[in-house]
Amino acid sequence: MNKLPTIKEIAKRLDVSASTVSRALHNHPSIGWVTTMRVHKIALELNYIPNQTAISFKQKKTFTIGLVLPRLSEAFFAAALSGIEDYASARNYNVLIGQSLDNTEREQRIIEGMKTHRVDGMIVSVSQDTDNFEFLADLKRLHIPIVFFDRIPNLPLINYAACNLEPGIMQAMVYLINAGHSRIALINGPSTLLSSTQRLEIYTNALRQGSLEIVPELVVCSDLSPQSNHSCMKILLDLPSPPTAVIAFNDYVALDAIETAKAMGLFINKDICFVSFANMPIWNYMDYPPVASIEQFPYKQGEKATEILFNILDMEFPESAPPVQYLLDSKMISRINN
Amino acid sequence: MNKLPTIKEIAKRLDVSASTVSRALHNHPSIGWVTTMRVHKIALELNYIPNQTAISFKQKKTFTIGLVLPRLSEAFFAAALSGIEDYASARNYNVLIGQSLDNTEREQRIIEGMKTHRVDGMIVSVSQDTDNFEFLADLKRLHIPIVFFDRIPNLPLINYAACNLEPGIMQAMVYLINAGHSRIALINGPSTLLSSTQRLEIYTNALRQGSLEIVPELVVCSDLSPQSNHSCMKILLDLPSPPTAVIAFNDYVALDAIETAKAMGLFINKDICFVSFANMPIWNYMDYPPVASIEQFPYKQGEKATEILFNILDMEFPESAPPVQYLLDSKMISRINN
DNA sequence: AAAGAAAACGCAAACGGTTGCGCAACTTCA
DNA sequence: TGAAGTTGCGCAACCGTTTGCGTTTTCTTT
Repeated sequence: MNKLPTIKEIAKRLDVSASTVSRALHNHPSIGWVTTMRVHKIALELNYIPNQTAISFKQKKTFTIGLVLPRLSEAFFAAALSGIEDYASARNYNVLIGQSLDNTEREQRIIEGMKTHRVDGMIVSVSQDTDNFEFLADLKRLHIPIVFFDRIPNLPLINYAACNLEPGIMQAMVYLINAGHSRIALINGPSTLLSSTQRLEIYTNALRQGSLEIVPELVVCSDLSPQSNHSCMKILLDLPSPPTAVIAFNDYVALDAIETAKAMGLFINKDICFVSFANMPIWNYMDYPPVASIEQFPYKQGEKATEILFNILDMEFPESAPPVQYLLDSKMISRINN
Repeated sequence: MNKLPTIKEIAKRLDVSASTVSRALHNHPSIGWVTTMRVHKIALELNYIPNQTAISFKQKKTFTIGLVLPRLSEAFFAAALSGIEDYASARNYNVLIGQSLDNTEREQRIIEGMKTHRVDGMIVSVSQDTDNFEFLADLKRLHIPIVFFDRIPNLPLINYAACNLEPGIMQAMVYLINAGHSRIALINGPSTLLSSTQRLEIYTNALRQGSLEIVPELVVCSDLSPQSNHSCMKILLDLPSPPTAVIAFNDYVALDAIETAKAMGLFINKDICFVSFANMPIWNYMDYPPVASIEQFPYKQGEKATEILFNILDMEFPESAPPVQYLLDSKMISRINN
């Protein structure tokens, strides 16, 4: 069995030292032009493939970033991963991936693995009920910078790229109010999620600004399962005076809610209309889409998070830099063309 | 700056040798019970985090598998990744990911990177027009086993997990023929894809078995862009006698085709009906879904591909094993409940 | 009590590549 | 011609962990 060619092997064949070969392969100026050429030539001939494990070991740098997110089956996260992978690969970095499935223990295990793997940096969208952030201390010890994205923990001094929901929600509320809606419901997510409390707060502010009454019954919380989504919608429709518009936590909630409404004999965009988040592409093909969707630019969020991470990796003294917190403005996308 | 604790550090503190610590940490039987305990104790105290780069380097094993696929924005591949990641993480393996975006050069670069990274194995769904498989030779030299999945190249002696389209398509064709359709069209994908020729072949066979005329005009090829999808459908509908049923290459093609049909005033599932592939979950929410979708079980395909890969990794002499070729039967999922 | 076996641990090399430093050979300039 | 500078390359240590083998100590057995 012929062994893989190493730098030493090349060195032996050319009767030079390993260090010369190493430098030649990197086109180091201290190596003569002729030698450099000769090295490159037989490296090609032998089909030399550098051993990254050796390099990573020596350099204490793996050229790998770790990505942890809840699940890839959600189009939102798949799009974010896309942005992250694009950016990273343009910088010749690899992406190590793990999905937490919104399971804290699983998340811990994944992060643990990435620590021992010595990734150069991490991008994390935390799982729903993560409240233990001790791993941050370890990451600091290992000098592994971390950037949160989308699902960001409520902590100071962290780097993150997230979406500012305010513009989108405000635009949507104004849009609905201008269209004459006065009973606007909110199907919110679990209160453990920061984004849930944000949605509620902005929703309430919008009502206030629109001089509309704040009706507690019009706000319900789903655990985001289809069953829960359906029952939330049913609760709303069973109210003495049901809403004429509904803001859904995300597209999947909206889908279920719309289904429920249709099943109860309502006409979408006539008796009742919907606004949802995430703006998945597929809406374009649907017959009864929400009147508006609040775009959160997952691809861009992912890209931005990666950019922040690489900026940190490029710094000389990353520890002493202030945290970078990037907020991307959400935007309401209206589907009613006029 | 306090250095990270290493095995040597632990050894020093306990006044034993590094080898003892290493063995103790792995609960090697040749180390006494007391020493083993002491080592574990202070490893915990110092919060020792093993350096995987050193381990990988020494053991020539990275506990990482490389995954290359066209794009994650397609639900199909995201689901497959999900299955792969689940399986791999259960075996304490990491997944390194790269999307080729159906770009051959990009694909080559990604594979190149994974080679230098010395992944333990690879799972690949090749990009559309990959016809250069020289990288297989390199992988053999590096002893990196590779399992193809879904998009498999037309080569002998390769491992793969794919979907057998025949059962699904046959069921769909029988279904359509029994429903009285005699002009069944096929919007196929690029002829470079193996799965395109497969679809065509099975489609033709089904027509023959159903004693239906094979009309060349009823088969068109899309490059899978929305524009191409639309124009394909338009060509079909502009025929002197247009089809009453259409088999679409995949769900995205079906979406576009349905849109075109609606735009041209046809009533879906009445004037014309559709069958498509991949069976994306969202169909359940649509008002005019295809009458049937051919499920290809991406999650399961991914899982199976990973299982095959790990079986190879577990073998003592992987080189001498025959290739494993797994075909998962597709299945028609009817959406007309009766 | 001596010899053999077993248990517990240390030594040192090895994995492949990088890099600071040193050294020779050659060039340049006074 | 000799000193100083430049160019091109080699030496050797090092990164953290694993592992074959040797050594020491302790336990058995007769």
